[in-house]
Amino acid sequence: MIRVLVADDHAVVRAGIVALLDDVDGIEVVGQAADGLAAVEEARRLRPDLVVMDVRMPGATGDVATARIRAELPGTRVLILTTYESDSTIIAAIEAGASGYLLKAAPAEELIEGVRSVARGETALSPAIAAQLVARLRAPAPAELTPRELDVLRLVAAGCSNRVIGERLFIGEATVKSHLLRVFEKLGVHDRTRAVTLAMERGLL
Amino acid sequence: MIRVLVADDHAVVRAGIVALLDDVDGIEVVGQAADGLAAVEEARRLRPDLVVMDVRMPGATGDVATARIRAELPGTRVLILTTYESDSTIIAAIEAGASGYLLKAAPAEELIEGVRSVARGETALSPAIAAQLVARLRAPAPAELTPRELDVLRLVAAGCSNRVIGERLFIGEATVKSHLLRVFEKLGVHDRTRAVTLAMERGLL
DNA sequence: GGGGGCCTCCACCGATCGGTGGAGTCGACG
DNA sequence: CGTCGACTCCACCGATCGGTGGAGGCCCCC
Repeated sequence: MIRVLVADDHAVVRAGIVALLDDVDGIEVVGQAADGLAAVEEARRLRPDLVVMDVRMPGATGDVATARIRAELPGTRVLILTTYESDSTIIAAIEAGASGYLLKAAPAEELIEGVRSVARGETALSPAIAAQLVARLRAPAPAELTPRELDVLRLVAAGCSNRVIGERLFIGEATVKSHLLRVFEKLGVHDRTRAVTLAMERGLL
Repeated sequence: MIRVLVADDHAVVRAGIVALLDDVDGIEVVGQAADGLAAVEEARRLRPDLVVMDVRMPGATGDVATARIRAELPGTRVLILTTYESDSTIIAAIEAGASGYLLKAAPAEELIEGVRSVARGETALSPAIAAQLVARLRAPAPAELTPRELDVLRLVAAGCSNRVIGERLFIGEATVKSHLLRVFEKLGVHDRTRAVTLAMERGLL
C-alpha cells in the first residue's frame, strides 16, 4: 500500500487528485494540505511514502517544501504537479530532490502510473517536461540571473529608468547599466524590453 | 436535480470538480469535456442546466465557449472557474454571459453553493473577484488599443526599435512613434517597457 | 454632409539608453 | 592564499526614445 499525502492550495485540484488516487488499488491518500508549510508538517506527522504537491503554493513554494521534506524524511519521495510546461520552478524542484514532475493536464492514468513509478524509486516526468529538461541541457547558457540582476530587471519591467532604478536600489546609475548589460548578454538580447518579455517567458520574472 | 457539465483541460481539476459535485444531493454531473470546443459540443448534446468551465482552455477559451453556449442554449447557464484573482478574461467571460466566477482555491462549500445559486438564476462571484470588478468600474479608461497599436506593441515586446518596427509594418518611424505615444497615453505609462508588461497583465498582448 | 476614429507622415529637441573599456571591493571556495 | 564571481563605480559616445505640435487622407456612421 502506497501512502500518499496530497498538497495543493486549490480545493478542487486537491479533491481531484484524491478522487483519482483513492480509488486505485494499492494507493491510499492518508492526508491533505492546503499550503507548503502544512505539507511539511503533515509529512512530518504522517510519514507518507509519497507527497503529491503543487509547485506553486502559498506558505512555502513547492521547491522549498520539497527540500525540507527530503532533508527530514529520507523515506518520503515527492512528486510535483504543475500547470505549465515551461515553469521556471521545474529545475529548482528537481534540484531540491523531487522524484517526478507531471502536468495537471496529464490523463489520470499518467498520474497513477507516475505515483507508482515514484513509489518504486523511479523518476516520473511528463513528456513535455522531459523535453524541456533536455532542451535546457543543450542550451549553452543556462541564463541564470543573479539576485541583483533580477532586482534591476524587475524595476525595468515596472517601467523605471536606469536613474530611478539606481535610486530605488541605492546604487549608481552606472551600476544599473552594468547589471543590465550582463542581463542582455545572458539572455542574448539587445534591449531592455525584449529582456523583460524573454525573462517572463522563461519564468525568471 | 441540477444537471452539470464539467469542462477543464486539466484531468485532475476535472476529477476534483466532479468528485465535489457528484456527491451532493440535487446535483448530477452528466458530462465532461477537456477543451472549449468539446464543451460547446457536449453542451449542445446534453443540454445541461449548468456548465462549470475553466477560463483557460485549448480549443476555445472560456469566454468564447461561454458566448456560444449562451447563444445556442438559453436554458444553460455558465459558471466560470479561474486560478488567478486578476485574470484579464474575467470581464470578457462575464460580458459573454457567464453567471458566476469562482476561484479554484475556493473551499468546496463555496463551489457547491455557487452551483446552486447559478442554477437558481442568481450570480455567484468570489469576493476577490467581486472586488476586482468594482475596481474596474471605477477605472475611467477602458484602455482599448486599436489593431495597429497592437501590431506596434507586439513588435516592441519582441525587442524591435522604432525604425525596425516601421520597416516590418511598412510605415515610417514617425508613425510608429505616433502609435506608441497613443499607447502610452491609453495605458497611462511613460515608457515602452512598462507599456508591454502592463498590456501583458491586462491580457491585451 | 459633417463629425469622429484611425492611420499616416513631418521636423525638431532633450533625455535616456546601449555599449566600451576600464577598475576596485568583498565573500566564497578550493 | 589565490582565484573567481558578484557587486560596485567611472567617463564617454552615438543611437534611440519620449514628447511636442502639427498635418492630411480614409472610412464609417449619423
